[in-house]
Amino acid sequence: MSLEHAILVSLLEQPASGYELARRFDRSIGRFWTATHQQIYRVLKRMAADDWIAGEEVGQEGLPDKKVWSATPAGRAALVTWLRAPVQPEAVRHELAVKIRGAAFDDPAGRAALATEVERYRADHEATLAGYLAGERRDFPDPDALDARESLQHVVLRGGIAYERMVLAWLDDVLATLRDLDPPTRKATP
Amino acid sequence: MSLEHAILVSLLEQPASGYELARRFDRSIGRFWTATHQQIYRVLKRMAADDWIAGEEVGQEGLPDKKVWSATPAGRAALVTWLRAPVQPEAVRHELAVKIRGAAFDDPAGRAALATEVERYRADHEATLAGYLAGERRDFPDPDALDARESLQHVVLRGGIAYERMVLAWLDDVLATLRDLDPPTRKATP
DNA sequence: TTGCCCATGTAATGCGTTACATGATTCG
DNA sequence: CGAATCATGTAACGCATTACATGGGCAA
Repeated sequence: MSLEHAILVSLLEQPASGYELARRFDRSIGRFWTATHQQIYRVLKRMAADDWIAGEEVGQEGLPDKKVWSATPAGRAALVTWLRAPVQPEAVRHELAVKIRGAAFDDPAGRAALATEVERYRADHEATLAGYLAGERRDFPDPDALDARESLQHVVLRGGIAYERMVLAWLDDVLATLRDLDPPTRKATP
Repeated sequence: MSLEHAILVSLLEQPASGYELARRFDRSIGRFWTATHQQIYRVLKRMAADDWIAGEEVGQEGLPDKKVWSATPAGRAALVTWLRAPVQPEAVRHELAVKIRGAAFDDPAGRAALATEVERYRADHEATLAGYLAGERRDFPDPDALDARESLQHVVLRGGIAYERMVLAWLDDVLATLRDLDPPTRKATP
């Protein structure tokens, strides 16, 4: 898997400039594949050299010109070849899990600080979930009347929603576990 | 976040050679942080130079000598500093989601091939879940009688279990969605 | 005797991250 | 007047991946 294929999917869904692609990678596509604008410009150049994409200069009023890229037939063929190759297992990187196991080697004050961080992290994921649900209501108001492309976009979005819900439930579990380790001491309990 | 911290946690839980660390990163720690032996040896060298870990040569009968590494007080201090720093948002990379959205640009035969791949991928995750559940029964037979370290290990494992269950449910959703796109044609239905 | 496990590395390449750079327009 | 948005890049660095290398012991 490489960034190229994610870009091809995005350009097939809708042609875009490098800048617009970067914004998509901050929003919708960024749900399952991240990239910065620096990476995107580098890869676009390579893809154009390989004739996977073609660009067209577009002048704009009151804004800088931009170059709008589209996937070529060769690019689409390259995407299909990749689509039919086996799915690689995911490389997992979950920093919070490392910190939680590491908390065994910190003191109660450190674990309390971690719990605070987990709460902040939880709020982020709650906001992400709210954003997904709002996007779902906006983009898929009638889930029974979707074409193929929309159905596939919707099932991927449902995956994001399921992921965020799972994360929130697990973070509650984590917070309860941290609380049980260092129960709040009560002063002057009669 | 860096590999250093994951290694520190692992060495604090139990000192190990580079080889043994690499195996842990294939098994238990690999659930939430992956690394190859090449990375590990490189990082161990750097950590030893920084005095975060100390190594002791251990001779073995019938096996090559090995160097068993332990975290030093300085290493533990470095870990605690990192534990108390803010958690970075995760960088998401989910190849399968890209392929599913890309399937809109392939034909029914390609989508059928993708469905087959999804089934294989699903079987992998089912095996992973079974492994987690077996590990849970083995390592945490009595979840009410755990010390701090074990409680934290257990809650991380529960996160892995919740993740795998979520993935399996979502993959069923994906398979149903793919089936609905290209319903199997029936010949000679009376 | 072929291949796997233990044990530790080097080297090349490429991808991702961070910092830096430019320049116009629009909004408060 | 300063900040944000649009738009496109270059450069340096470091981490991750892949391939290659070595060498003894052990089991089918």
